[in-house]
Amino acid sequence: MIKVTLPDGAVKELPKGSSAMDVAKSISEGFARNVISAKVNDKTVEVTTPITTDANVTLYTFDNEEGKKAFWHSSAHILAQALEKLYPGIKLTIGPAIENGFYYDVDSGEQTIREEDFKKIEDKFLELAREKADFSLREVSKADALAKYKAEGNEYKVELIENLNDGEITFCDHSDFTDLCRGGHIPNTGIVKAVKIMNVAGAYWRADQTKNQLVRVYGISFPKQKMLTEYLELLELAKQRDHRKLGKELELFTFSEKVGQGLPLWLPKGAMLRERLENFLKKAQVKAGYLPVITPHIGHKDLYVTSGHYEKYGADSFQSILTPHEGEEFLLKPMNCPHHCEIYKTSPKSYKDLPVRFAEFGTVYRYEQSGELHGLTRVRGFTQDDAHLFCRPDQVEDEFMKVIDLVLYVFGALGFEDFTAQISLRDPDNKEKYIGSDENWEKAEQAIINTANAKGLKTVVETGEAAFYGPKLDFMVKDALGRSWQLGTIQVDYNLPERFELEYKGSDNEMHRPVMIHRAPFGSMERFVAVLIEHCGGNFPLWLTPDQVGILPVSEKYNENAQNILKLLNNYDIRGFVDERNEKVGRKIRDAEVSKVPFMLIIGEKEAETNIVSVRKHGEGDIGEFSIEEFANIINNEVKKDLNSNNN
RNA sequence: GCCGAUGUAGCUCAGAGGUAGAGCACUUCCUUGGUAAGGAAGAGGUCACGGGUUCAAUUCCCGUCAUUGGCUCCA
Repeated sequence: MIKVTLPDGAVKELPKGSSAMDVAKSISEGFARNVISAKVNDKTVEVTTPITTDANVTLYTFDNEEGKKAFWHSSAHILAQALEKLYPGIKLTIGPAIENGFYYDVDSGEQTIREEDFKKIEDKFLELAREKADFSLREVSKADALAKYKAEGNEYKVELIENLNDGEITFCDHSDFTDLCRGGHIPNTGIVKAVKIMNVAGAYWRADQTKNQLVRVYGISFPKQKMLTEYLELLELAKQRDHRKLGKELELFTFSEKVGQGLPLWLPKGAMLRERLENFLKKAQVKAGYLPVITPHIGHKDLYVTSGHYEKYGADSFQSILTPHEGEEFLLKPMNCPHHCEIYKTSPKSYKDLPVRFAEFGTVYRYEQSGELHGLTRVRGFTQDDAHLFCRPDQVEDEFMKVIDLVLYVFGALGFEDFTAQISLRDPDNKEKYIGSDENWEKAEQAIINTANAKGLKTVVETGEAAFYGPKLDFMVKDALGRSWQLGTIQVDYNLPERFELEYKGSDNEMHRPVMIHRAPFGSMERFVAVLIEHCGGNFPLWLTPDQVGILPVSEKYNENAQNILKLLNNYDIRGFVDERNEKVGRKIRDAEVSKVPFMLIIGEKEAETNIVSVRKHGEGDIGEFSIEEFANIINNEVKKDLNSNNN
């Protein structure tokens, strides 16, 4: 007999060699039917693997992340089997579970897999799933494993196996299908009841651009058809929040082929919204001791040679702008920091002057690969809410803390609660990608880790994600479709001060080198607005929204009254519009609702005679009658609340 | 940049080897109305652009540009 300890502390005694499934059955038959995956002593196993010693056992159903992982990973095997049958001769590579579903990468040779084939693949998949074939794992020797795939001519699997050791190589069988796999499967294929092939895309072998491009087939599967339907409905809803769709509908921004790809055009409503965001941050920055500076959109090439940007990105940037006669080379500004360094140098600095904080909404231009451009989130011309803090080494941590506070204030005011603070460090195996001394890098990395921890941020560490001149703390937020974007960023930099020979005179009367902190709470105004649109689904906070109130006269007779009311509201700093069209109120209400106007005032005979307005709230309907002053207070109180709720 | 898909009216989309359609928006007229679409008429398109095949191409083929799902990249 063996003792099995469950996560809740309960201990079960079972015969030696019982499996995780036996443990589940000992709890209840009904529960066992839903168990699809298990861990024994924290190691993922098959639910049928015999347990030979006392152990901690955790059982998973599709409701657990671990269960989903096993379910989707197993689904990838079925997908591979289906693809092998439909496209004979393809070479299988890898097929992991991902956040939503799974994919399988294949080398399809001359054959192409197209969207029109998805139905065919799904049908074959379900046909195979219905066989209810058991998954089983068996260990094979390295020699045997290599022999199988060499015989098949599958160089990808051979490469994978060559990196494994004898004793850790297992094959997974189900039905007539065998795949190299380390395990963690559901009991049998029949548990998968619904599948959807989501898309097909190219993907490089081992994520390496210089290697072969494979065909990646994405899918998602569920134990119930209804769950798939619900998932697809949820996806449809998410698409309604897409900033590209809402940006067009709400007339915030557009693009023009004639202007060029990746170069956004802000329409009046979008531009005003963005200005409000900028003013909001400018105000906070004045309080925090920042000094505004303004720099031009181009700079001499030598500036970027000095900063190191030219060497690193010069070849993949917009190319030089030349003066017509002298042939002098200028570059479109890809970064604001070199300009700010030059501003620092205009006057000698004493240790008493530091920190100096230069802030600028600086527009920069970067050549992004055409395949990378995406709505407002990835563009070629964008504005950073950039600032550079020049401080003494002993001030770095304190300044860094204050910047984190500012970022949190900005995020809080806009309702971003769900973000991850990503600490991006240098890749120690690829030091040639970075500039600066080991000592400075270590200092900078330590400063970031210390301050992030001190602030209690939810962090992840990414090695190799640092900028070439220094490590970063990036604030990552997901868009409507679950893609992660970097918004705010804070970077510690010991390198540019050296390259630009920045100095200050210390209390010891010697010259010292300041440390730079680069920071941008929004990151890029374009990307921030994009993610904000998706975050609120186009229903902006009242202080930001393009029109706070739509005034809807019941008939054209009251247009003038409506205009007068608008003027009165304008005096309270409230913005809006009068819908003067020759339409019925019902129609005006509908259009205002669709365009997400937060408040509507219905103006008819009654309102024209009194000083009362009839108020409707977006998404809620009629909320009653108020005097104009009362209504103005409702709006202004809400605005105040939004802006001060996180002010500390 | 690479792999796949897409490009038809301002917007959302149908269509077919024989010269282009709907709804909404727009213009004009009627209607002057009380909480999510009042009625009528009209105007609007080099079917992304450039080649090729064909008696004939918006439709088929090739290229370019743009958009898009991924991959790679991201100061």
